[in-house]
Parts: sequence; structure tokens; C-alpha cells
Amino acid sequence: MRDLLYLKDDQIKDFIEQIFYAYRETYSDPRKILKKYSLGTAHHRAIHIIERHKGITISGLLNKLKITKQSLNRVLRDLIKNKSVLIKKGEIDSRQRHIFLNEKGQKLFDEIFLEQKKRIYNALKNSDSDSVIKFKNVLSKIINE
Amino acid sequence: MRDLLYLKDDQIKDFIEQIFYAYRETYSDPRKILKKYSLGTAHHRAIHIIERHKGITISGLLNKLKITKQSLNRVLRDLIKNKSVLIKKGEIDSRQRHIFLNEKGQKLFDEIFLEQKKRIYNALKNSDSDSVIKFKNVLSKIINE
DNA sequence: TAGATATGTCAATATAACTGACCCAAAATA
DNA sequence: TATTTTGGGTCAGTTATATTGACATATCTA
Repeated sequence: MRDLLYLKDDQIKDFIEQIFYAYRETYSDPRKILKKYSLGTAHHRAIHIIERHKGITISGLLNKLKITKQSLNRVLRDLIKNKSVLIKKGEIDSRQRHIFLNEKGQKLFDEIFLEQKKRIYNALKNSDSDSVIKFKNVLSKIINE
Repeated sequence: MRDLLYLKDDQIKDFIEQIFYAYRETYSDPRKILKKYSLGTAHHRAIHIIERHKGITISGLLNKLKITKQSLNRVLRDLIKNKSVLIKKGEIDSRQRHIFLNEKGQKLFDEIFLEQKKRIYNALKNSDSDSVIKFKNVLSKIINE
């Protein structure tokens, strides 16, 4: 039987620490921009998911963010007031709401992303494509465990 | 020139989303245990770093957690009251404080880790060692960008 | 029509962070 | 030695983000 060196506790502890740093750094980069618009990371996470899943419903967004609807409500209220987000009634099921970024919201996302992208871009450009694929795979496994 | 498919914006956006999920899931697993001891994720992150960097100073811990000393103070106060953490004056520089987990703190860490470990362990055991090495490398590059 | 579902909202509270202003003791340095 | 810097502690107030719990409304489904 092979010795799974990389499954040793110390290695796993390192990963847990590194995942925290990676998340924190990745999401702290665009804070200055968010502040300019009086928004926080909670708004950022919502905007990001809405951009990646255009027309997502409220419950879809809740499932991704894993927060309560009361929390999401505050965030969406701000984004609607801000005119970054547009809500459309469902055509098939009119109880549902479909959430979109409008033009202003898309511009805001682009500005945030341009800043946030740098860190990831630079990390990936200094990695070979095999590393990137494997990084993605392990990350997916962690999420879907 | 090779086409860096994996550097396309959509791919980078996916990574940003995945890093959020990975962090959130990894740190939400041990919430039940923390609650049992009336602690939160802020305490958990501190305990984790103290365990990995035994004898770390206050400023060392501040640099890793990237929070204000007022915030750290609350966390440490709870952990000291809880008798999980031990503070020793520096021998060389007596202004410094060195932070350790005592026996109770180590037991608490072990209990938390046993729970938190599962997700990472299962993800890694279903990956080959090359994937794990490359995952680690890309993660490091993201952090040190 | 009865129940389930999707969403919205009020109110109170918890957690974790922040800013800003001070303080002390010890170390480093001019 | 006198002065400045560093490491750490603390008080007070505020902000950001989340929670629990209760309840309301419209719409869909069986």
C-alpha cells in the first residue's frame, strides 16, 4: 500500500489554513472599489453570482449564498436602490423572481472583476495548464464533498 | 503562441466563485462543535493558527488573521477565560507575548479538526498525488500574489 | 378547494469586524 | 542617558453581516 504522504494531518491542516488565506485575499482586493459605492463583500458575492447565473431566482441565490432570506433581502434592497439589479417576475411561475444585473450593475461588476482578477490571473499565468486543471478538480472535490 | 484557454475571464470568474464555496464549506463544517463551547469561526481561525504556529506573538497572529488588535483581543479574551489558550511573556523581548494552546485548547482543536478534516481528506484521497501537489502550488501562488 | 411553495417584511439579537483615542512598559537608538 | 519606537492592552462607539422567529401574500399544485 502506498504511503499517502499528502493525506497526513499536517498537510491537511496546511490546506485548511491556505484555503482561508486564498479566500480572504481574493475577496479583500476589491474592497476599495466597493466602498466607493457604499457596498460590502456581501453585495459583492451576490453580484458575482448573479453575473455568473443570469436570471437566477431568489431561492437559487439563497442556495448558493447559503444565507437567510432576511439577509439576502438587505443586500438586494441595496442593489435595487443602487439601480444595479433588476428583478423580473417569472413568466412560467409568477411567484418566482428572476434576478439580473442591468447596465449599471454590469459595469460595477466589470470594475470589481478587473481588480479581483489580477491575483488569480497572475497565479494562473505562472502555472502550466495541467496545474490549473488539477487545481480546479481538487477544488471541486472539496466543494462537493 | 499558445492559447491560454484557462486564463479566459469566465474561467477566472469560476475560480473566484469556487474559492468562496471552498472556504465557506470548509469553515462551516465545525460550527456545531464550536457552538457547543460558545465559540465562533473567529475563535476557530485563531485556534487553528495558534496550533500551526505554536508560540506565535500577538503581532504575528495579527499579521496572519489581518484583523485589528481590538478584534483579536475579544477572541483571545474568550479563549483565555475558556482556558484553551496560554500566554507567556517573551524571554528575549519581554514586551512580546507568546501564545500557546494548553491541554484543553489542544483537545478542542483536535475535536474541531477531526470534523473539519473529513471534507479535505475525502477530496484528497480521491485525487492522485500529482493533483494534490499542483493544487497546493496554485493555491500558494494565489496567496502570495 | 386545501395545502405547499416562493417571496417579502417586521423586529430583535448575535457575531465579528471597524475607527479612534488613550495607556504602559520595555526596547532601541540618538 | 534621554528620547523615540515598538509591542501590547483597553475603553467606547459604530458598522457590516448574519441570525431567529413570526407573520403576510400571492400563486401553484394535487
